Amino acid sequence: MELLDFPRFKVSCQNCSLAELCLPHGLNSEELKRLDAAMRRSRPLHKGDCLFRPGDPASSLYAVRSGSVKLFETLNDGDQQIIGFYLPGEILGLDGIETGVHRCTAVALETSSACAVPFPELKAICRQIPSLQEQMLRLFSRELSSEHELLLTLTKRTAEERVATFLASLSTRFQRIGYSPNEFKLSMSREEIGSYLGLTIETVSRVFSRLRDKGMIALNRRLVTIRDSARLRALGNGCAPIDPPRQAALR
Amino acid sequence: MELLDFPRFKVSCQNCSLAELCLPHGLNSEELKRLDAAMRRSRPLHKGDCLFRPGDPASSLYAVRSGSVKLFETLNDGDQQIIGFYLPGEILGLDGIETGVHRCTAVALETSSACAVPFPELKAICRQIPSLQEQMLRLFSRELSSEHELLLTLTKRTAEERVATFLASLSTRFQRIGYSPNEFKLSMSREEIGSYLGLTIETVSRVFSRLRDKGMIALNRRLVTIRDSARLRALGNGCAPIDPPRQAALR
DNA sequence: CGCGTCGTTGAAGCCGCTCAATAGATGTGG
DNA sequence: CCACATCTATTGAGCGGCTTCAACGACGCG
Repeated sequence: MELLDFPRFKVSCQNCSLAELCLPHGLNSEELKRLDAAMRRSRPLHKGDCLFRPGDPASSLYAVRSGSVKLFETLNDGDQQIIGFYLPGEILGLDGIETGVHRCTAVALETSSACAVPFPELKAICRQIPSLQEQMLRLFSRELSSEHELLLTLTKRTAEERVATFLASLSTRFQRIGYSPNEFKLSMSREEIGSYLGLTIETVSRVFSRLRDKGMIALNRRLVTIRDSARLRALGNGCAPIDPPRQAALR
Repeated sequence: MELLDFPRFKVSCQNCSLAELCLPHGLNSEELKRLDAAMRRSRPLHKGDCLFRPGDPASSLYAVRSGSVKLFETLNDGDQQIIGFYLPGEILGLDGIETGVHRCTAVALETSSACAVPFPELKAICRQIPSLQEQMLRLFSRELSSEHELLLTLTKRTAEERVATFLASLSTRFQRIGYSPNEFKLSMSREEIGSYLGLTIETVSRVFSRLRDKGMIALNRRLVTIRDSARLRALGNGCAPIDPPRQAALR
């Protein structure tokens, strides 16, 4: 694991295909330039490279540009509690703002790249560009919502439902960034999936095999092919939150 | 469950004992007045009254002023997934910003009161008062951190460890707002605790009894007395995150 | 080829769940 | 004021899903 600096490369949000999913969402070209001026791009991250680790000052917000990143806490018994996996266009670094110091570690799961915006600049720009301020709030809110979804998975769902939910989520997110929703390579190990879902590595492996035997997926090591997306999603949504009504419920 | 309006009462953050824990943290008296002008206080909430429910526009940030509030999602099978419990000085309403509509319900667990800041005003003030902007970021970040802590509880800890963690957390939070850390009344039912911790009501009850038999707590219905705080916390921290080092780890 | 890592599969055990009965607290109406 | 219903909490018995422990196979890399 190696720490990286973020020199200014000549890459801009303006020609980034992920811009609409990412921080720049909703900005006009004038505002985009302002954000771009503060943005730093990392040189390529190799597998195992750190974006940040415990004790680092929480100085920047990071956006994954390519590849994937895992976020985890290290426990006193030495092993990792995975908090989340981040794909291109997804944002991390929001935690640790409170104390100013990171508690978590963010590590590239494969060859990846990321963008960083230093908080001082980001805060200053947010004060001047309301739509960026809005987008920041949305991103925070989305992060909270996805953690609520994970809570639900951990408290109410069985091992099979958890893994199904996990695969369905990956499928949706790959599709959003233009990859195939039905065939993708997992960049994380069974152990990392298990940590994330509150299961042991053996259970994850067994459940994968069971989903394969039921014809929902095909497996070749880390390559996953979704054969029956509908059934997979139905399995994961055994206990889903109800959709909020259009208006406040009447009584 | 009944919805409430938030008329302007003559109560201000300036003479609120919770100000330092709450949104106004770090503001000078000039800035405080500005925030106060936007702030609305609710008339007393009775047990079961809603701050918001699914489908309501996510229009305000809420701060609990007295009493306690539970936040939950409603599942398609009808029961609730508790997301969190909020005590005086704690903030809720951050979720739902992304879509503009609440997915969760916030309900008073006992006679309570709350303050509300409409988002449009809040955003405008944040642009003008950097220290309020900072505090908003800190609150968001704190919310994320506490959810990470909950993830850890759900994935790695046993029933006994979960309940111990829960009681220790309540103890700390009661102390922070000037209540006794060693004797408090639970405003939530065993079922609500179970939902929050991913356990059944029977398991929660059994664990309470076991902690009592071990001499760590005393129980009288919902009145909890902590008899051995150190042992209780040690039990909960069986697998805690390591404290981040002062500086970045060297390699 | 040998070694280490990662993933799969099997067997046994345990923790928490399910089902069930009971008691205590609270509220209601006669 | 008491009988009764209802809700919450406690406790027991049995079961099942996931974990633990263990062995083995499949790659990848030196």
